[in-house]
This record gives sequence, C-alpha cells and structure tokens, in this order.
Amino acid sequence: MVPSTMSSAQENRSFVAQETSDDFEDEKPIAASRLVRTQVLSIRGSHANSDDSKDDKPIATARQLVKPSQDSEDDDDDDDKPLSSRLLLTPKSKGEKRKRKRPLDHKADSSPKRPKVSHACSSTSTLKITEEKDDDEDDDLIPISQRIKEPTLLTEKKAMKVGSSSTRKPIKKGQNGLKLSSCPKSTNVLPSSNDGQKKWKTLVHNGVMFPPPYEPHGVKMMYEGKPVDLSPEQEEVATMYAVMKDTDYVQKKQTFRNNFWNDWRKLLGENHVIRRLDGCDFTPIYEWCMKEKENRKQMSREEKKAAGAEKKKQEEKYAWAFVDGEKEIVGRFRVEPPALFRGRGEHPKSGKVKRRILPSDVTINIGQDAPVPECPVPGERWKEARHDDTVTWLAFWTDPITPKKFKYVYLGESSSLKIESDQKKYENARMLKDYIGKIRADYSRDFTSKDCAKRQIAVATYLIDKLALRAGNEKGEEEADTVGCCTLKVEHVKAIAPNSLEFNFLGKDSIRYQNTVEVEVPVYKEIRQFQAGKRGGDDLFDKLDASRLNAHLKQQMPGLTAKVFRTYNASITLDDLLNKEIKDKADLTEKVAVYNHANKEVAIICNHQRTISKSHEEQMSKLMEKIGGLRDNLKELKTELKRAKRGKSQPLTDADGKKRKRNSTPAELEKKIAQKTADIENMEMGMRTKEDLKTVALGTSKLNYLDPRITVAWCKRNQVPIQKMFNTTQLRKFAWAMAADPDFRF
DNA sequence: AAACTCACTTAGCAAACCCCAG
DNA sequence: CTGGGGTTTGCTAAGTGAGTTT
Repeated sequence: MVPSTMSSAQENRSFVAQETSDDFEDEKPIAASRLVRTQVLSIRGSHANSDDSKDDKPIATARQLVKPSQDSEDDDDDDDKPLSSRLLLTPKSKGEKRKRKRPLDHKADSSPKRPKVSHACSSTSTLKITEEKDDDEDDDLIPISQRIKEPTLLTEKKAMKVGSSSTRKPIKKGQNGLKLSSCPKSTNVLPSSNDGQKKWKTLVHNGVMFPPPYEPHGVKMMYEGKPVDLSPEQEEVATMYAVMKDTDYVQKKQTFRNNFWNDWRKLLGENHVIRRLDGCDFTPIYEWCMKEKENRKQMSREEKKAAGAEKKKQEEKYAWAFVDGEKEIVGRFRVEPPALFRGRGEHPKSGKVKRRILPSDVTINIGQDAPVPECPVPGERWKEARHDDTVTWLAFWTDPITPKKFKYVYLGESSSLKIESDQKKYENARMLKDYIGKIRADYSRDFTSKDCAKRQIAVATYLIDKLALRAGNEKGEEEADTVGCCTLKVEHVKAIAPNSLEFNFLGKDSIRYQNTVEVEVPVYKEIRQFQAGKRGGDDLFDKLDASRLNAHLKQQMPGLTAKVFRTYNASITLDDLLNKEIKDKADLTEKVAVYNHANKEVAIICNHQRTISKSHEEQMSKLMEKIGGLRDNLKELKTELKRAKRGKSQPLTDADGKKRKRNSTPAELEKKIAQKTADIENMEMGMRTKEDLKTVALGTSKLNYLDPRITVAWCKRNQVPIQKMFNTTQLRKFAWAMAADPDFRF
C-alpha cells in the first residue's frame, strides 16, 4: 500500500482539476472527448471515494511534490528508487529507507548457475507452451510455470550481443542469402558463433493470407430519395462508409467525410448521378449489414462451431513458421483488408480509402533453402521474395495510405526472437539503475551550462526522466499533430510561479497529457527562458531533436535512449510499490488489489488511458441501486435483530424477501448481518475500483513496460498464483520469466 | 546535418468470446 | 437459455530509433 503521505498531493490534484481547457478551444471532436477524459483522470480522487488516501494517487500528480534537487547531491542510495517514491519521501521515511537496502542484487537473475545449454536445446523447451495448440488439452492443468523447464536463453546470447548494435549492415538484394545457404542446416550451433546481426539461419513459412474478394450484395443506397445503381467497386466502398454510420468518424469529423467523399467520387467517375455526399442515404446498406450480422449471430451452436473450425483450418497453414528448425507461432499473417482509414485524433488522411492489398504488393522474406510460398491468389505473384537473415519479418507491404510506411508480418509474441528482444529490453532498462545517479547529477549540473543546447538536453532529459515523456521524433505534415518531449511547443507548457509547470498537449495516439508538476527551480527558469520571445507554436527545444538527445544519452550509458527511461520508470515503480510491506494477513483479494493498485500507478505515470465505456454511467447507477437494495436489507435485518432480542415476532418474509417458516435466532441474524455488511463492502469496493479505472488502461504497461519477473517474484513471495496476474496470452509471452527468483528485484 | 528509409515496439479500440445471474 | 458485462484477442495506427543517402 502506498503510505498516506499525500494530503498535499490531493491539494495539487484539485488544482489540476480546476484547470480548464480554455486554451485549447480548437479541440476537434475526438480530441475533445479525450480532454474530458483526462480531466476526469486528473480529478480522480476529488470525487466521493471515502478512503482515497490509500488508494488514489495519480503518480504524475504525486510527483509534483518532488524536490529532485536533493537527488543529485546526496543520494546514490536513492537512485535506484522510482521517482514516485524518491520524490515523495518525507524525512522520516527517507531515513527508514536508507536502512532497507535492496537484497543483494541478483544480477540479471538469469541463472548464472545454470549449465550452458545449446541454443537449440534451450529454445525447444522454452517453446513448449507455444506449441500446445496442436495437441493441447493434455497438460492444461499443469501450471505454466512448471511446464517450463528451461526458463531463459538470455544469458548465453547476451554476451555476444553487447555492443553489437553499431555494426548492422543491411544486406542489399542480390548480394545476400548466399552466405546464408552455406550455413549448415543444423541448429545445434552455439549462438556465440553467430556474428550478432543475423536473426536466423533457416526460415520457413507459408506466406500471408488474403481476405476473400469482395462479394457485392446489390443493396441499393438512396441518393436524393432515389435508389442508385453502383458497380461492385463503388458499392464496396459505399458499404465501408455505411457501416460506420454511427461512429464519431462519420458523425463528428468533417475531415473523415471529406476524404471519403474525395476518394469515393473518383470511383464514381465524372458524371455519376451522385454529386454530393450530403444527398446520400446509406441506410439501406447499413441495415442490410446489420441484418447479416444478426443472422450470423443467430446461427446455431453447431453451425458456429463448424464455421469456427473451418476458419481455424484455413489459418492453420499460415499460423506457423520454422525458425532454425523450431516451430514458432506467426503473429498477424493476414494482410489488411480494404477499409476506410481510421486515423486517430485529427489525422489529415482520416477517411481515405485504403485500397486492397494484392500479392503483387507483398514482399516475402524466407530462408534461401526454403520454398517460396505459393501465391494464394491464382494468376498473381508476389512482388518479391528475399532472403534477408538480418531481419525478423516474414513479409511486408507498403501502406497504401502512407506509402513510406511498411506493414510487416512478424513472428508471434511468444516466439524466441520476440522473447529475446523483450528480455534485452528489460536488461537494458535495469542497467540504467547503475547509471541513473550520474545521469541525474550530470543533467542537474547542465541546467546552468553556458551552452544553450546543453541546457536543452539537460532539461529534456529531466522531463523524460521525471515525467516519463516520450522522446518526440519529428513528424510529417501528413500526420496528426501530436508531440513528445523534444517536439513540445511553447504553448504546451505553462510556467506557473514560483516553480511549477503545467503540461497540456496531445501525445501518441492523440491522447492528452495533462499534468501540473513542481520542478526544480533551474528547470523552471530554463523553460521560461526557452519560451522567451517565441510564439506559442514555436518549438520549445529549438536546439534539440530526438536523435541529438539520444546521441547524448548513448554517451551516458551504452544502449540508452529516451524510451529506456519509460521502461525503467515503470518497472522500478512497480518493483518498489510491490516491495512495500504488505499486510500480514492480507487475503488473496487484498493482495491482488495491491498489485492492481501498483499497476495503476504505473499506468498513470505512462499516461495510458482508455475511453470511458459507453455504458459506464449506466452500469454505475445499476450498481448503486443494487447496493441501495442491500442497504435496505441490512436495515431490516438490524431491526429484526432488535425485535428478536426482545423476543418479539418478525415479519413473515425475511430481509431477502424470502418466505420463512420460523423466526431467526439473534445469532443467525448476527451472522446474516455480518454477511450482508461484507457484501456491501465488497460491492462498494468493486464500484470504487471500476470508477477509478474507467479512464486508466492497465494492459499496456503490463504488456510492454513491466518486467514480468517482478510480477512473478512477487507472486512467489506472496503465494499468489501467477494466473491471477497474467492471463493465458500473457503467460505465454512471459513464460521466460516464470523461473524468476522470489528475491528478484528489478 | 538534414532528410529519408527501414525495422521494430507500443497503443487504444472494437469484435469475439466467455461466463454467470436472472 | 439469454443477455449483458467483463475479458481476451485481433487489428492496425502511431510511435521510437537505427542507419543510409543526399
């Protein structure tokens, strides 16, 4: 549990809550709805929750209290602590903490004791789980952790990977492959014999799956009251639009409608009867689609089963690949079907028609010795087949909307290749523990450097470190206008005397980041200085971009980039929160709540949001109603108890409305009352959590930022079954972490 | 050193699925 | 046995950051 040291954090929160969005009037519909959301997020805690103190502290806000200046001077000891806690330390807790050293760092946990095994061997066992698909059922009951015999392959590979990053030489068409084919088929080669950039030796797969060709339905839409004939191609696109009838895209976004109309008009041709989108009525098509959907839902159980099985069968062919002889699951192997582009936020291309991808758009990557998969569309052929062993993709095509971007087909999350890089990511982030003290000292020093570029690097690094901001690469004209740290505009930050900064900008996916933070005085001063004499739309960091920043970070620690801070911050926060004392006799539910609370804190740091579900309010009031009912019951029970004690008779129905034959004894009533009270408490707790999480997305951090070994270790220490924390997919992805030592610390 | 290319991770939403109270 | 609510899975957009080209 988080100590309740946040009375002032609450103050801050309400402060943030008061901030209006006046400055951001130009919000477009979608972004505007987000804004509401974020506000709710920031206010969270000021609403009814009674025991807020233990439950509700958006980290970002909590951090406002921080006086990081201390960090750099006096506390190497603190450096491996999450910001949240470092920053919040009261003198007392700080003293406490100093005594509580981390248990001897189980450096890289990865089983130094374990005898080295050949790559092929170890990966076989690691993959056990992923292969279940075929012949599952049999060992489903065995906890996953036990099914994994050889938990990690990192150790062996790590040695050779260090420092290899600089040497990547993309292999050009035609010149590659040859070396590859000269490799022996055997996979029983120690990875250390690898040169460090090759991702595989042999690669076999069946290519990608294409959506079926369009089948015209012939339903006529209306134009100015009259039915219209459309060619299949025209109808296909009209249908895409029709089915989106009641989305915000169609309803609220002019860009979407315009872009759609422009593209569709081209398909309609010069002198088509349809001249304007406004005159179009797509409802007949919409309704036909809805009916189809309904029909599909109405299929009998067997029919559905059969259809499902058929689908599985078709997919089976594409679902697997063999990498160095090992069977691996393939990720998304379907090419994207034609659709209307749904750009997030205020995307200038939103609504454009994304054309159908054909085999001639697709490049296949496959082992030199493997047969190039047969093109699944008769009469067509692949654009190209490559044999590039320095990359992990199996296929790609260029995105019709943004021809500079590629869409790739990769192996699945539980594949060795993905697992390996996931492990590397976390080890890299853990390394930051050893450097963070110096890094913080350095940037603190540079706040006052004479070199303006240096000061900008220092301040940016500070923000990335403290607020877990993204790097902020340069973006093109043709994309939604969002920013990260290096691309912040003057208008996104408001300096509030004496030393606070109010951030308000749209980040990745046009999710609003809104937070007011107390910062070190030099940072505050510098921000004001960077803003001086500039207009709102000017770059805050005019001497800086993400690659310069990363170049600098790279000097501070090998492998360090801006995003590593996010991983580091997320994981170390979880680790820290989970290692605070837990109530001795906490039951399973409480323990799970502790974990989820920690998870939530991380999600808030990383600003992982979600839209409030449409039915949220409704559901809440339903719950309220239920609780109200229970309360009434409780009251009745209590009066009954009084009566019973006085020996008087009770009504013929009990509090639950059931008929009864005899009066309950006081003891029975007491028991019922206790039960009811507990029920009410549980429901209230559930409601609070629900309300609390309505705008917070826990999944993203769990999947991408939190070292699974922290969770595994915590589960082991607290006798919590890992299945409580990870679902099957997650267990599969994190299988490698199941053997983590209970003492593992990030 | 800016602009561009490429590969790979991270992200939220929506459809599908699943489970259980009524 | 049904509907609705939570959970999982699928989907694809949108980032990061490397390396190359100009």
